[in-house]
Amino acid sequence: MLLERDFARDASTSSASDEMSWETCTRKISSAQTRCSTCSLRSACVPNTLTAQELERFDAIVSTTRPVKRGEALYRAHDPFQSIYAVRAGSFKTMVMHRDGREQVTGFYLAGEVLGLDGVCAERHSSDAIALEDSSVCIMPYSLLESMCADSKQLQQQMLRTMSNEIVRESSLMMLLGTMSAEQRVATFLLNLSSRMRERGYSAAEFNLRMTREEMGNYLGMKLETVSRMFSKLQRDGLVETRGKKIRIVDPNALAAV
Amino acid sequence: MLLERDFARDASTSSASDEMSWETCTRKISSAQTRCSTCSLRSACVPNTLTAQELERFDAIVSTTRPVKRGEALYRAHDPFQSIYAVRAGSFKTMVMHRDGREQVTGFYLAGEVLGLDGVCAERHSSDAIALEDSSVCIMPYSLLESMCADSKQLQQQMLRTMSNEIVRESSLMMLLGTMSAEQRVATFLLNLSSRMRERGYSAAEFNLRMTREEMGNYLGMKLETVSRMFSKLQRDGLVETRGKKIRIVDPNALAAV
DNA sequence: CGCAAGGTTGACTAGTCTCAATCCTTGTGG
DNA sequence: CCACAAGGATTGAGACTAGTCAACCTTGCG
Repeated sequence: MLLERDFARDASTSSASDEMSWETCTRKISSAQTRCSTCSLRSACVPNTLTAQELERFDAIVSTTRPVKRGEALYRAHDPFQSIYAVRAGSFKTMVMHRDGREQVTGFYLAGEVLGLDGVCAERHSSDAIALEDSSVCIMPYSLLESMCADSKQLQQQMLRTMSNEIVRESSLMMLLGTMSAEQRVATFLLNLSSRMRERGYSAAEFNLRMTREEMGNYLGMKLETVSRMFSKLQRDGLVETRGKKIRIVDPNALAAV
Repeated sequence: MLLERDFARDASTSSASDEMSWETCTRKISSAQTRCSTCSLRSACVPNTLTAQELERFDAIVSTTRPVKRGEALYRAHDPFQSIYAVRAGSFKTMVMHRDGREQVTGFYLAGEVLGLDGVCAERHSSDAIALEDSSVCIMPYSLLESMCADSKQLQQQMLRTMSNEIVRESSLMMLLGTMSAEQRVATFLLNLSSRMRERGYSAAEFNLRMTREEMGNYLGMKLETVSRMFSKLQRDGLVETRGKKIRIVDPNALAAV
């Protein structure tokens, strides 16, 4: 069931009484289980080419985690850049804002994905990172990573690849924004999310969207009403079933062919 | 098609007579002046923090240049990734293509700028790089760069920064594609080019566009007719003067305020 | 000189946005 | 436990932006 899954990821949720348990729980996690070597997401964010020795050293670098509550910022544009982050639980959006207030969501990040690399070039972040739900991240202090890269060819390679991957990801988003119709954008977005859910061991066919229609719209370059209409259209055409934030992908092939 | 592409790789292509002079000319450049230490673009593409010794080693890595004629590909999507490139003379566009033929131009690269970083993550390029005019590049074999990075903290830092910078550049393009009107896109594009021309010591107010209206459109997410109309509108409003590929920016402030 | 490629402009159309009303879900406080 | 408030989602009608198709113009080059 979807709900069960949600609870599994995210030991706490919203309501007032759980507040404390969220804090407590996160602390527990971070002290109890902060070793990359035993983390279930390890293959997702640490190079699996590291030697046992390197892994140990890497573990030491990534010694702290940080909880970020829904709607809170992990970092903001212009914040001094100190660390990059791996999503440990929950999810984030990153966004850049224009002076006039228009915002563009530049990415959604799920468990195991790395964010914050935008800060390397100017030693300041150029985007905001906001938690879509109560989440936590592993903190990887950049200066330590940098020095370890000098010693570990594997890690250096991984860093460069991760960055390159972000470049490629952004190019395909540019393609989406520059060339696709609203319907195609939504279809592409859903398929992308779907495959990332599968990679994480969840159902690719049925999952919960963590973002609002407006956030999707800001990501896909359209208004929230248009997102909603496209969902309705895809549902009418029998490609998906939606109910609020729950989504079921009925016909992935047709979705890819939109 | 494939054949053409293959020939494009190879400097000895098409028609006879000026072929030779282009070749000869490039050879001359590449033997005479291929040292980064004396290159006028040095500050643009090499970290100026390298020691004399490191610079010498870097010079040895970047020992070859390659001419690319107008319209030819420096690399194509799916080509095995071997090197990154610094534009030595001329200019390039990079683009990603959808199966149905729609293409999105992901960047224009001027002298001193580095391209090819998209290939690091998958060891294959994910985009095409096409020369907008007869151009030449410095070839930086990635495996050599990578090993030198292990020894030179400065170079490693520069590599990571260059990548991060590309990530940031792409985010602002996403903002442009996702949130701006056609007129704003064109205005933003012109101002961006303008400041890059200034950085290179050219007039920021008056320069030649190296790309067609269609290429601009594919970059800015609109049709070539719309680009043309926006140019006409900006001219009517007295913000720019255009005549074919020549452009003069009359009122940069108004352009920024569009 | 003539052709081909690139650029401009106009008329019409399609797709997305805007504004507004209504519905649904979720969390809160009585 | 229920009622209500508030934020999020859906749907419709009309406006407007950019796309399409087509004609024509300009430029560079063989």
